[in-house]
Amino acid sequence: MTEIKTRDRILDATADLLRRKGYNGTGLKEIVKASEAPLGSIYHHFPGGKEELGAEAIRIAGRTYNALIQAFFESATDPALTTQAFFDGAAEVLRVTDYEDACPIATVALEVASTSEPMRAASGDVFESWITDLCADFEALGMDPSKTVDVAIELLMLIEGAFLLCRAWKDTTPMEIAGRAAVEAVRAALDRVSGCAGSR
Amino acid sequence: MTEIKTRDRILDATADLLRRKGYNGTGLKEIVKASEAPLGSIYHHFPGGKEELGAEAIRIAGRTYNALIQAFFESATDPALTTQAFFDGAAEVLRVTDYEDACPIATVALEVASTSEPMRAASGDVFESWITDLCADFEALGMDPSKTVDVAIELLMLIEGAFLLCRAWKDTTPMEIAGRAAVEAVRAALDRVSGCAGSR
DNA sequence: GTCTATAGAAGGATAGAC
DNA sequence: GTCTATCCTTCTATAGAC
Repeated sequence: MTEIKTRDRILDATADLLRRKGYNGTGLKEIVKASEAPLGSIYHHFPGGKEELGAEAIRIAGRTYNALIQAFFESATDPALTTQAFFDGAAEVLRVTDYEDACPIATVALEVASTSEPMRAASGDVFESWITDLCADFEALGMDPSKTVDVAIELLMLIEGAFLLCRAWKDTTPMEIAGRAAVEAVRAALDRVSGCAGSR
Repeated sequence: MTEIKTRDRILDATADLLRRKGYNGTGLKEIVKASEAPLGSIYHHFPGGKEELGAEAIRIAGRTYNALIQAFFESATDPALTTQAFFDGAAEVLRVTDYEDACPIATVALEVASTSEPMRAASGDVFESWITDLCADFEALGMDPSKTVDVAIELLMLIEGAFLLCRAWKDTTPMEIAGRAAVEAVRAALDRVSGCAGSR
């Protein structure tokens, strides 16, 4: 009973710290302090140590952010307008949080890509789950199923690249450029008639 | 005389380690070992310690990668073809290096964005220098000067987002999608007549 | 299952001989 | 300017009391 709560507190605190300080920048002591749990509990609930805890925290963070994405796209009516709103929202969050609150797993994903196979796999799974759900949304909105994957991936690459540049520059201009490009990509994929809107 | 060589060895080793293991994942002891320099020399040449060394190493790595970008675009004739070749090259390097060799500063940039102002500034300067030089190339290739910045930034966001997904998935599909999108963006900006190639 | 104490290694940084 | 020895902190991980 209390077990589940302690475990969840540890996971939540870890997910939050990983987003803000990355994997190598987050110590177990810090996690222990933030979650108000004893150090021993971490190794009780996550026998694999920091790596196992980190991998699971990434998946938690991934589900949380997926819920945000779905809040925009799941019940959307106008895909282009929704895409614009999503990128506008991301820019607003960056400004409000002084460019701290961006993608919850991007920093960690890059850190562990070549150093921890379980964590790389976890980050890969999270990105894949975002794409899968986005594809379902796009298809429900009338997009040709053969085009959804490419559009969803392009959208994700644009926002991740924008997060990186916006944070490095402390400026949301890249997010605005990314938003316009994403809207164009969504519009182009929705046009039933290829005609002159195509790729020339 | 020997001073310059030691300093450069330290910087080169640091740039290499930062690219592969990130900022928090790279220790000074490791840098000392890789550069075959005594620990004291680091603090002699970089009184600001790890932060000052890291900032300077980022700028070095940025110049090196800029040279690679310019090798493609500086003397290009067909911008779209060159863009395609650049993204194809990035994909090839990822495959050959088992997805280890991507952007030399992206991991560090995300790690330090909210934790070290000097290093954030260094990463921002590097990205800016890439954009500036790319804009000059695009303009020389006949692109409308009012469009170069947006296209260059979109191109950079696409490749950075692609690096992230490719590494997390160990798959170059995202880079191929990014390449197609980048080529489209370059082509669209080069079309003198707006006509039907425009934004619908 | 909770929690404390501590081991053992690695982290950044400094002092001072040469 | 080069290099070594060392300090203090923080890291992950483990042992074992409760």
